[in-house]
Amino acid sequence: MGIEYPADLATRIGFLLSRAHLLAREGADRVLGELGLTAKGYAALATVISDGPISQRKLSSRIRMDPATMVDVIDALEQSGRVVRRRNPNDRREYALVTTAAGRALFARARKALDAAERETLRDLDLKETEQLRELLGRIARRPGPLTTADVERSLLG
Amino acid sequence: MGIEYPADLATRIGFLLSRAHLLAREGADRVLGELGLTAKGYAALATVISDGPISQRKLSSRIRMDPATMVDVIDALEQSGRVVRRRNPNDRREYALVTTAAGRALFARARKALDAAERETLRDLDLKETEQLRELLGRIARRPGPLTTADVERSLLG
DNA sequence: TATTGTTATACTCTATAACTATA
DNA sequence: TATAGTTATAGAGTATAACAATA
Repeated sequence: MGIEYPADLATRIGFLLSRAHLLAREGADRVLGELGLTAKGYAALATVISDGPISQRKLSSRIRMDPATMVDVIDALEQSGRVVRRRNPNDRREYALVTTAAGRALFARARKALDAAERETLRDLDLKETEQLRELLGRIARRPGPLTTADVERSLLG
Repeated sequence: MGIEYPADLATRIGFLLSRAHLLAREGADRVLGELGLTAKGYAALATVISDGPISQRKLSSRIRMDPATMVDVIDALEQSGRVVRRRNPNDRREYALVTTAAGRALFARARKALDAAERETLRDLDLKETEQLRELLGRIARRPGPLTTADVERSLLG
């Protein structure tokens, strides 16, 4: 039957989101770490692939990450040869971030690994329930919220 | 329609959990802060009320909080007169944490405030969908996982 | 004068391990 | 010798603000 939480917490969606997020994050960190990626690096890489060429500023805004934090994330992706910092010739203040073939190959593997980790996290849900959860969470997540992530880092649990 | 995320992230449950958790946490911090409570303090208070008298060790295990972290949480609840540290006469190493009338009164108010914040977070879901989400998250959250919260504190987003 | 990206700094939060008192 | 609780410390992660280059 698994863990029994105190009654108020066991039915409180904020608490349940915190715990579910913890479990999902644990699995994601494990498989991404084996590929030399962080969760932030994965999110940035995914976005450069789908939206690039893109500036760091736009990338930060797109996935709600602080621009100062993004610097280190892109540093790591660049130093491992997965992303290249070109300059935008039309506005030389900006970068035009693009991926490399190695970056795209790594992303393909990371995506499959994350898919598997996600299936493991959701192993008690059947396919229909998984899609229901994805749809319900998506509706919440699309609501406007704070730009950055400082507040997430303190778990609701806590 | 709200925020548009890059395709891979928009359908990735780990990412959506991170964002939904952020929004829920933002609302919870706001209303709890007005009552002089933290999320951790709320969780501890709820558990002392439902399970007390209880030792700090058991309380930590029950809600998956590090015992060293729990010290400060109980300190705050005790100094504001919401919880009392009695000694367990059968094992004087342990405390027997109990609530005060003021603690229970505050908890009742905090619970209502959290309920309202949660309704706001879930305002795009109808009642049936809310219960579906609660059930699905509960099934994930009840799975055994890490004892403590270090890994949650780094958001999946990141 | 405003904006992109960078850097340095300070802050918050956590786990770890050593310590005490009790068992 | 082991356990409950405490304390101090170090580590990870973030935002803030000042800075350089460009517009």
